[in-house]
Amino acid sequence: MTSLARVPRAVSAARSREAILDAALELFSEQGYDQTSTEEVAERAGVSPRTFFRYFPTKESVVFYRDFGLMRRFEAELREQPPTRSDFDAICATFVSLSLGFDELRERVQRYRRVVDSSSVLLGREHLHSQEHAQTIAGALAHRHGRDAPNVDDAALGAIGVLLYNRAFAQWLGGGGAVDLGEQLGSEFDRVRRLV
Amino acid sequence: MTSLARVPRAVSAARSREAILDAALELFSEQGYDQTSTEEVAERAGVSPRTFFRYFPTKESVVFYRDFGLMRRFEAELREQPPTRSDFDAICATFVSLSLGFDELRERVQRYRRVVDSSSVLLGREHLHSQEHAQTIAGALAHRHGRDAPNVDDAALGAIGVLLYNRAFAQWLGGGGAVDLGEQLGSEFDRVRRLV
DNA sequence: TGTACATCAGTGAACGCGCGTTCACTGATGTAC
DNA sequence: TGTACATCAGTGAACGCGCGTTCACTGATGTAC
Repeated sequence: MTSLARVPRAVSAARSREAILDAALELFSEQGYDQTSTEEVAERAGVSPRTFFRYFPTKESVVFYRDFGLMRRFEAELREQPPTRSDFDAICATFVSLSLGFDELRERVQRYRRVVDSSSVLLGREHLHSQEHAQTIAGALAHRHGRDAPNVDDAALGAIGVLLYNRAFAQWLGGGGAVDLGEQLGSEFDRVRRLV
Repeated sequence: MTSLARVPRAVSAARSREAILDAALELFSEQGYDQTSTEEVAERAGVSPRTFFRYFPTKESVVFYRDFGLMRRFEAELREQPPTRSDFDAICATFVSLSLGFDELRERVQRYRRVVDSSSVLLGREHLHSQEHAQTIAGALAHRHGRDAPNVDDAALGAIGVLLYNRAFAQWLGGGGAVDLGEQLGSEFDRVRRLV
């Protein structure tokens, strides 16, 4: 005669949402996003197929529900950089400080990566996100120089910044925990300095 | 009493395929890829819905059917570059010579761009293509230095090369025909040299 | 503390839509003789 | 040049699958009194 506990509605809802999120990311990363149906996810989460769509408007939205929200702090963090630094160096340093404490998230991010890489729809969405990030950087650089809109140089640096960040990130994820994200960022930016 | 002409099978087939390709790219670029059904395409092409799948295994395959095939010539063209040039400069010069005569294709490529930009599935696929291109460049660089496999520097240069090429390309497409693709490439590569 | 009603989590069933497949057929073109 | 058969472009009809929506309901939790 257990389970006489009165469970608040908000708690039930949160549990279901979490269960769906967990089940989805697990299955997506095991079998691939396209090879997994929402019905399968619901089953593993222990809810009815219909309930999936009660919490998530689309299948895709589960994947991007957790926003690591790195870029929201970009502008503020860039402002901390000494004005003597070049834009390129400042971007690098900003990324480094934004990435502090990321090591704890490695496992989760790794799963997220596998999921996104498993489907071109998701890759496409992520590509759009990357473009937004590039614009965020460009905008922050514009402010850094007292302009109100980014110019072509800012845009180019934004795009390169994102590219290098993604490369460093990938190597960090693939490195079996041996590498530090901050150092990896430094070495990617250095590499470019050396090669161009 | 016309149309008594005996039409060779191969010709009928080619006509249908072309009609579907044309109709598809037209509709996709007007309404967006996701907002256009294969049935609509078939109708505009003047064939039955079923016939679409006779010529194209998937809806997506229509979009990527015409391969402008730029990268197939990359390795050969890079070999023409004097060894005194840095890898970065050599990549730029290679792109410039690969892009000669592209101006005639502007209209067609512009439509292709609109189509791809209209859907995240397509953006995702294109992203995968870009990664292949980056690897092609990396491989070519490795050969340039007598290595049999690309190292990390090669890979980074491949990624940056593709990025800059895409940026130059976008500006060429957006420039209303006023800019030259070769010059645009030069100025993008220069910009990076200056900014890092 | 108890009663009456409102709200909301969870579900079932049925449906629309679009991609892609399968089966079976027609009629024109190709080819062997 | 003509006949007999093989091939293949084109189609119709029906289907499976998965995403997402709509309608209508149950039963537990929340709240006003």
